[in-house]
Amino acid sequence: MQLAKTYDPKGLEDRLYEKWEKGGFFHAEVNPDKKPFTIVMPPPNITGQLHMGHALDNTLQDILIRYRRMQGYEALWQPGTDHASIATEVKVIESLKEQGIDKEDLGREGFLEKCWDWRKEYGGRIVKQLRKMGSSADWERERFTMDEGCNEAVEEVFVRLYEKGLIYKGKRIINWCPVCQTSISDAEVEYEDQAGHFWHINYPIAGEEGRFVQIATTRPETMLGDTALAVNPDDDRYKDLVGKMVILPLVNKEIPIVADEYVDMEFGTGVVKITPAHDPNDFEVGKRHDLPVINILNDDATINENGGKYAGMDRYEARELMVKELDELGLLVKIEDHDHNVGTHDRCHTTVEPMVKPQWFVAMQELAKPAIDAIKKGELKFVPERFDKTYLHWLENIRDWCISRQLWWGHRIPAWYCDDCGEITVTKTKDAPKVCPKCGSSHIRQDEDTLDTWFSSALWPFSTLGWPKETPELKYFYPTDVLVTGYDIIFFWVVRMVFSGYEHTGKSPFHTVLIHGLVRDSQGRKMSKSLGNGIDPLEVIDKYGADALRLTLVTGNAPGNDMRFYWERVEASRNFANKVWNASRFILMNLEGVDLKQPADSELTTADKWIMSRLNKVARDVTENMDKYELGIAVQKVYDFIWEEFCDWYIEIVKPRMYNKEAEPVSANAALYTLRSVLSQALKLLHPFMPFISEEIYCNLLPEAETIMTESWPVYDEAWNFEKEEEIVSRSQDLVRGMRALRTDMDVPPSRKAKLIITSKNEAVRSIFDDNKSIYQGLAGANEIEVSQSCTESEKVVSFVIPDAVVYVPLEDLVDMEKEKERLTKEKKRLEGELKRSRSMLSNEKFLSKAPEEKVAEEKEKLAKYEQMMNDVEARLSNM
RNA sequence: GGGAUCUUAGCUCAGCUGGGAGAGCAUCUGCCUUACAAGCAGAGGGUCACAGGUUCGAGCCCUGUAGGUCCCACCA
Repeated sequence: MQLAKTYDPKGLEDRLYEKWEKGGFFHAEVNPDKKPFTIVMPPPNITGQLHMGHALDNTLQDILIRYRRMQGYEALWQPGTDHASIATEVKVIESLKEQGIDKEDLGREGFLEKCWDWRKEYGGRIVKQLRKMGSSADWERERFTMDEGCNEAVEEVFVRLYEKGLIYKGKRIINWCPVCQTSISDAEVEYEDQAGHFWHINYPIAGEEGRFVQIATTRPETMLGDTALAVNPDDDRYKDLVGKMVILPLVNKEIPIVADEYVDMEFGTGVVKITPAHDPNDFEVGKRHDLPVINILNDDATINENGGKYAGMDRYEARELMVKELDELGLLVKIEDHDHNVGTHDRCHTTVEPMVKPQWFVAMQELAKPAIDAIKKGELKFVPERFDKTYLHWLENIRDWCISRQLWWGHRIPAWYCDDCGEITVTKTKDAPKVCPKCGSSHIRQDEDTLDTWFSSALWPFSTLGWPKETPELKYFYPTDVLVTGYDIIFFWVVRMVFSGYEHTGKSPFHTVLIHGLVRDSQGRKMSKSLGNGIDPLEVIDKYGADALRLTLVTGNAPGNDMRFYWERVEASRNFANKVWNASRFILMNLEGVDLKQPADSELTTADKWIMSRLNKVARDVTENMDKYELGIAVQKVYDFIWEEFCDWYIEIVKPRMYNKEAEPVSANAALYTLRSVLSQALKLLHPFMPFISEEIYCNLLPEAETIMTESWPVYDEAWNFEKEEEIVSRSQDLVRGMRALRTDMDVPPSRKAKLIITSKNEAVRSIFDDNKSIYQGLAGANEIEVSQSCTESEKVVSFVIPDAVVYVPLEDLVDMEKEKERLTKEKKRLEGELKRSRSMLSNEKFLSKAPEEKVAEEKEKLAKYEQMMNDVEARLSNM
């Protein structure tokens, strides 16, 4: 098998993905012999294109799923897409506009047909893109929030909640988007600080010529809907005004002055104009004082017929004109600059207008309770934990959820009205009434509105598994295990899934929510279309491969934290892929034509046992971190093991055995076997993170393997710990590093071999160096090694000190005693620092008495080691 | 107004339950050594924002200060 010199993911990734998908390796089935592990994929919008947020989110999920699958779980990653009512409707309207068609021209049925066409054409785009990431989702189970099953679940939930009185229709103040022309929920309102003005306006007091009350407002046009002024009941300035009437300027209508606690005496003038139809607070005040509610706005935020001569004008146009007229009337006192928080629609950033309209709501008070208890009882856990607070705070202050939308694309509200008697019938569409069940009239019509997109997403963890039917899948895979999402989605989705889960299934839909942050650009800015600073994951995949992208997204990333994306990091990931590739190429080349046999225990060398021992511990560490969702730490362990321990040390140590196959076949076989087995195990640890390259190499390495995907995850085994071998290699590494440093300091070229005189007073250490020359001889560039108790030579010799030993290197012409002295003095200084630290700790009575025993013992060992080294250095210096 | 979070090497960030400061990139030096120059070897670089406190011991825990970021909230 010939492998290219550099790793090229192109072609290979698509080929492997196809193999996996065709092989059914992503598919999960109800399997009583296995434990299930389930993740539901946050359904991407059918309007969506893969961005870095998706890339991160799906990489994390895929890592967890692949990990559990290898551990032997029946791992289901349940995918699907979201109909995204408002986003899709806007897109379709836009595309129709280009053809000169208006939504209304088509009518409801015609328009919905266009939406389905659109979904057919573009809905699969994002799903294809997710495949490019290597996502091992069970596409055979792909769902859509508006497929038959999800529709059924939505209607079931709606009817149930209605019958329990938890869904109701009410005329209340809601957030209205004048551009999208629909109501939106509180969660969809995004507050922005905007520079605005504070207009101070005099309202004349009725019947008291020349006497005014001054109010201050940020939205003067809403005057048209004023039905009162309000002051604080304790405000002495205005006590006598309460109960009097003022004349509403421009409208010339009398409205009362009321007293209400809501008014803050300190703020503005202490007098507030009350516009119940267009301000949530005013709405409440209005209710308390029984004030009329006058809506002055049309749905597109132009002034309606209640605005008299301003009718038909845009809200801002009207504002300008009214201010001008107030000024002319001498009623405009002053205009102040004033920054205030303006609610905007998160989708189009239009300023929302609070309006009073009949809408459908979910009563949240009761539903929120179990979702709150979930955290307190430990049935639901956020990773990292700090998001508990975010979640709880939202739930504890929750208000009723406005779920009706004045859109066509979505789940139509299953409510029917009788035009004759006004009866409302709420039932599933399949049971839609033909006549009014109350009066028998046939003049009935279905509610025109659809449901908030998040209403169906809230049911996603169980609707996708068949609910409300008691399917085997639902029984087996539900509740799911982990939900992976960004912190920006907690309110929209996580909260709603949890309370829906408890309400309809009696259980939390998952036990853990793994929260990740945002992927930002290299300057820390949010990636956005308008800034044009987004990096397309597909471009990254095209240039560097999906594995490199995945590795970049998971390294150095802690749960819940934002990360910056820049190309240098992808390059580093790509370099690692290349490293793995080349190490594997080396091993595969050496395996060529070799009949590999499992070596007997006695045939394994110290180095072989060392690397296996290390692998064993790394497997343990990686697993521990995976279980804690510390994926960034887990991958770092794999990375370090493969690059440093396996490539830089083990392969280098065994190279001579590779080059000497004929003369030492047994040793070569053991080395090759170890290389192949350690690499294949390491590839398993790597697989969740870098599925493609690990698969490609694994299958080349072990031709009988069908795929690495279903191979078993490495398990820590006490029997594979070789402490003695670890010590030997560790001492050898000290020696090699010391020698390398000496070569650099003394300008000894690698080509020049040297004699090493390793001296130690410690017999055990001497025998370690004596018995294991093959481990370090080549790497130290030694042609001769002598191990003894001491070295008498002090001229023409340089030396370095390692724990328990001094190594002398006779270098004749290259010896520069001044340089040598300098080196040793530097080493002495370093040791002095260590000794000082260690001695001060050990001379501290309190440390000795209060610190745990093993810490004290550890420190004593260190001290002994440093004292030994110090003695050696000093002896060497005084000998010179 | 409430809450969360951050401040660690030139840059971007790790550092999990307190026990000798790490990585990647960048920098400097030497190497095209038969897996890899997308590489190898070596090196430099940090009073862990600041001030207190708890502790035998603090980057980590507590309090305060300064600066940054984010979320929530009905100041018209």
